[in-house]
Amino acid sequence: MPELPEVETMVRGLRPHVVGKKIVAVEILDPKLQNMERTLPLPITVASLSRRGKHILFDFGDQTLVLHLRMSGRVLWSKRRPAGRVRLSLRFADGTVHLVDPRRLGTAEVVRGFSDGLGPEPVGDLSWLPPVVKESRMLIKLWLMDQKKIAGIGNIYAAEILFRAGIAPDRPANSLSRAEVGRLRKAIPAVLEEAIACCGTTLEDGLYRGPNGEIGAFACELAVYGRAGERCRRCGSSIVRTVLAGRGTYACPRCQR
DNA sequence: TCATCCCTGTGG
DNA sequence: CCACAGGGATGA
Repeated sequence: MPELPEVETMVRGLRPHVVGKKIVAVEILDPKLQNMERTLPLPITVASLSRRGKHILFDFGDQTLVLHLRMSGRVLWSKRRPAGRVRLSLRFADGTVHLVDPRRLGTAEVVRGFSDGLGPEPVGDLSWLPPVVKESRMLIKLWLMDQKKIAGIGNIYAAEILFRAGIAPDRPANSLSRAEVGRLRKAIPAVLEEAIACCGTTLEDGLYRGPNGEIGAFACELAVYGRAGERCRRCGSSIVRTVLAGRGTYACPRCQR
């Protein structure tokens, strides 16, 4: 579920509660997570909390707790155990971080040194992007969602970025013109930064919330995602849903070529 | 580059 | 009942 803006929202919301604070107890409530190989020596102080792609990193200095929320996970801060399927709890003196994950696809592991195969972050300077995109024969939407190419973009934001750039999702990456790659390069950080400013996207199911219960207001800004059959806000055409690599794919057939 | 699987929940 | 869901590893 959560993509970069949602994970970023969770990390920002959690930071003041956990950085410099001690975890006094860890509770693993889902046997699937027993492969949190190493056990943390408790109590242990959180040196910093950060995001890399869609991963959440609790840094303890020599060890790192890495969470990945996959489709349905979220983290929240509360004094008491929340409703829903809690899989992991990190208890601090004045509250607890809960990993809630109804589909149980999320992962948690303790590692020494987080070495990932992730591509660069999709914010900031993207001058590296045009040459790399022009080299790939992947469909552009799948390229955007490939974490090894660029880290943090998922199904919602791939659709929104491509709408913003005016590019059809099923175009091979190496078929994009110079101008199109230029628009893509600008659209990626623009869409993600707007979404972060909105605290992400809470869909109608309400599954995603920020760690303190915030609603992700970017749902109101979605131009194409989840809008099959509705009017394009720019040209009035009907938004079309297709399937690419098994994922629902939304686009305006007129604005995106 | 794909289908499939991992899981569970929801909605048609 | 079946289709589908903010992700990603795997194997053909």
